[in-house]
Amino acid sequence: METKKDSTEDKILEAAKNVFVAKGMEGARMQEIADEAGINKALLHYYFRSKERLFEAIFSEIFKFAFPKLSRIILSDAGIVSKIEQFVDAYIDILIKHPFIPGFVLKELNRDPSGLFKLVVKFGLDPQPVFTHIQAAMDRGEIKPMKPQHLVVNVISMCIFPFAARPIISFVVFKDDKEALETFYAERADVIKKFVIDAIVIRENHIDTQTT
Amino acid sequence: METKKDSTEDKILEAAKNVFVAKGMEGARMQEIADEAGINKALLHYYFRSKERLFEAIFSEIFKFAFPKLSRIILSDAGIVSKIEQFVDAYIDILIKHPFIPGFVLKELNRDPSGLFKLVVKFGLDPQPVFTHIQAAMDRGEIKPMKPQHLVVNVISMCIFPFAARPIISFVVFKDDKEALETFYAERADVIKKFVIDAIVIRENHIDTQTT
DNA sequence: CAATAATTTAACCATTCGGTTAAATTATTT
DNA sequence: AAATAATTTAACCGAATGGTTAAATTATTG
Repeated sequence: METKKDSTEDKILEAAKNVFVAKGMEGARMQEIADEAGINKALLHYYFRSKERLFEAIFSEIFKFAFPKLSRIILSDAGIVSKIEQFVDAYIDILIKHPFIPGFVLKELNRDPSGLFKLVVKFGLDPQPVFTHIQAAMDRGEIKPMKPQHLVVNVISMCIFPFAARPIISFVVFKDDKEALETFYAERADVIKKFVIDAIVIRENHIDTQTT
Repeated sequence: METKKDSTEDKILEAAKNVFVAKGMEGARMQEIADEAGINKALLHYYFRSKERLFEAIFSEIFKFAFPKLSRIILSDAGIVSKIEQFVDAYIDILIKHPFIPGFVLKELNRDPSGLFKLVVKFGLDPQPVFTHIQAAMDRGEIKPMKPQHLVVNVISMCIFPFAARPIISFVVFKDDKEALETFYAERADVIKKFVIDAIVIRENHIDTQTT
């Protein structure tokens, strides 16, 4: 029974994902992908004509995999606080399951952003509705005033960065104590949610006068 | 009068820094470094025997450049809130002046962390005093309880990530509007400081005017 | 001036890597 | 069984790249 999981094409895609994510487009070797897939280089090119095609397939797949779940949350009609909570939960959940994605994406982003841009356009990703939604909540006095762009960047930063910087965090902060590191990541969602809410929610008995 | 700035060695180091930071260790080409320095490849190897040696020199220089300023702040005896404010100000200031460093460091971190680890050890970087200091402030009831590691990672995430993800932020959030992007980065320090303080400071029930 | 160091030129080597090709072999399908 | 598709083997090509070398040239210095 190897209808899907063990088909050669899927073995290649799986192997390519591992190698690309671990080494990036430039660092990945076609020979290594072939080895990891348990086939040879000729067959690799027999299925995917070039490295670039294979890479695009993987890159797009990774993006496609994470995007819809987050998009649904972002575009829902939940309140802003609830929406942020759902977003953080879903995002961290994805990242814990695929902790190498941030490093991979950032690497490729700084190498050649055009691929990511194409995907962004292709998926019609547009943050404007989010900004508008946040602004409306601010206008209603639910959360403190700040440029929505900063709020969004803050949340995303706290979600992604710890995974992108995983090796150095592991080494410097946790002295390579794996268990402590895993615990840390498992706590991230709750920590970020509380942190953000404490930072932005306006509490009733307190009139806050801030100057920007 | 070209005592320092125009010496061949410095021209090479300057060129190498530009190329390495822009393309990373693997993407950088010795020929390109030589071209950028206005010399030829033979002379490049005449000064720095190998690519690896040149890279280590640059990598170490970049680290050395940012570390002392931040270290002084971290190890000072200022209060925790003031310390965070100073740290964010200094960090963002460095990053605005050298916006490509985060992308470069993360790239190399995910390619081969050993170089960074060596530097961390060499500089004696140890976050334990910071954690202890934060914990003490929590015990005194100045800031809300949370694992110091999370607080530190939150602050650093919000500082670094926007620079590491600069291309995608520019494209998605600001539609490549350079002016808006620069404004955004110029606002980061104040935004982060306020965000963090609002998130962690325990306020006496109402009378409170925070100043920066 | 003479000796030494800095720099250029240009060819070259070894290796790596993406990609191709041709032929043979094995598995699948009709 | 015949035809077709999948897979292997193994050699090869061309380009890029890090690095070397030798010889000549120019600048610096003692």
